[in-house]
Amino acid sequence: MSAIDVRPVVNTLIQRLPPAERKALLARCQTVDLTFGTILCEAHGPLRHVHFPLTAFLSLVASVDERPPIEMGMIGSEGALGATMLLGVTSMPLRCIVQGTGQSLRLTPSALRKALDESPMLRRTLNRYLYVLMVQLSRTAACLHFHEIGQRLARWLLMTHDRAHGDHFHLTHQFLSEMLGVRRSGVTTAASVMQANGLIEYSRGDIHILDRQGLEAVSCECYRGVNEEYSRLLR
Amino acid sequence: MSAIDVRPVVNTLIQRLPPAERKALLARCQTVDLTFGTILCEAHGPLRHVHFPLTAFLSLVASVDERPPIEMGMIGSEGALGATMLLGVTSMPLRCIVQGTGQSLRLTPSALRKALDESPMLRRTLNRYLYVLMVQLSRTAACLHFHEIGQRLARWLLMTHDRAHGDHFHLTHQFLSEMLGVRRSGVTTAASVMQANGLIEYSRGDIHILDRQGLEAVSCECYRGVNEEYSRLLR
DNA sequence: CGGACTCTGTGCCCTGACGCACCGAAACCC
DNA sequence: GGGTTTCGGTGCGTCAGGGCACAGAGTCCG
Repeated sequence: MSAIDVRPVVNTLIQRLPPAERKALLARCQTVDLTFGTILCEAHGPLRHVHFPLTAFLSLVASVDERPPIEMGMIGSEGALGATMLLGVTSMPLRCIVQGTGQSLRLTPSALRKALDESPMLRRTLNRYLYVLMVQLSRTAACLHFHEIGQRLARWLLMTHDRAHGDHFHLTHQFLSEMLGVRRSGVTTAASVMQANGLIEYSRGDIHILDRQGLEAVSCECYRGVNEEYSRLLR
Repeated sequence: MSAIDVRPVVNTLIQRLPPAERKALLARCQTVDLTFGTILCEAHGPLRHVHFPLTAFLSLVASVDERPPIEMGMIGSEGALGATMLLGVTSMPLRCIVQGTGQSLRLTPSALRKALDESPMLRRTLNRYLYVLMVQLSRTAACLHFHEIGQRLARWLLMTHDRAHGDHFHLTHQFLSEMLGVRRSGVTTAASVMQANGLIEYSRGDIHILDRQGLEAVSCECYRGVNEEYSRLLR
């Protein structure tokens, strides 16, 4: 994060609120720093805080059997963790871990409940976001089953690129392989092809995105599909 | 369906309502016959009716690329189609088709809206059911990716058995292969093993469940996992 | 009764991915 | 500066499943 980064740091969902409701919600929030790897909630476990990520972004992962957790969805400044509270449960069906270090607005479940009581637009927004989350889950399910490593890696990099702030981020092949639910060497092979084609550049965990359009071309339709559904429902 | 079938035909979600609210909801419903293969709604398309299946049951399927649709979830008399209306959208992220011919209680979206206004317990129940649907989607995603045909076929048969009324139903290997997103001959192989082990019996699309416990033993944990989450949240 | 169709069993070849393992290079840490 | 750890490149054998195709048996229908 450079000192001259003047990009406005906001959360899209909060941004949609009319000024008065936005102000009221923000009054209940505190800004916190989240660091990579922190577990924000366990699958089906209690949700201690609701988060509206700013520069941070989160990963929803599922553990089955004894395998390392596999990613089902991502939450960045376009979304929120805790939309399920609209359903009267204070939990998530998936574990949520911090995938990108950065800042986030958080508030307690009870504070969110109060905010929801006061703000119809917040209810409406989180409702729709929850629907988008369902779209993301459905789409990811099909994607995991049908698409090949290369396509899925491209999709994953694009999703991360959208939520990370900058063209550069740090993640090893090992980490990627767990997110995608494949072998580490499978990632190495797919990433080598991308590097050879000038789409990315990496070394010891430092990845640079060189050609976004190129990545979009090799990624599966799932990337575009989920994004389109998001824009359709949340402007 | 035999003439001496005295099993009470009810929908579990409706059954949970206190008598007054239940009566009010039922007054808005009409009983309809659904036949196998009917498309109740397209993915992201308008939801013409809300359904509380009785003896019928439904399948949520996703189409990606040009492939035949693959199944993401099932809705029987334990659930409802249209819980997403709580999110202010009159659509589903997935196509919904009739998987088991039978009866269903249906009402229009606007009738459901009125019913929701009047019945807190209905809101609460559908809220929770929607959460269970998210659990089902997440779990299915991981299952599709990690588990083998045999395990998944067993899971599928069990889910169908729970929702069908009786130990016998009609479905070809071809149909099963599309639901599971695999080759037809892959189903044949897996089903032959089950038949050899006395778990099922089939011939030209007629399948009999012979040994439920045996099926549970060869199925993946996903079957139990989703059911447990359902009981935890909906008694 | 005969032809058309449906359903299942089976075989063949191919490929994407797995499991495992080893090695070299870079980075990190006393 | 030397040992240890981390990271990525590569290779090998194996396997589940895909694509395709054919054939036998049952079913349906004119």
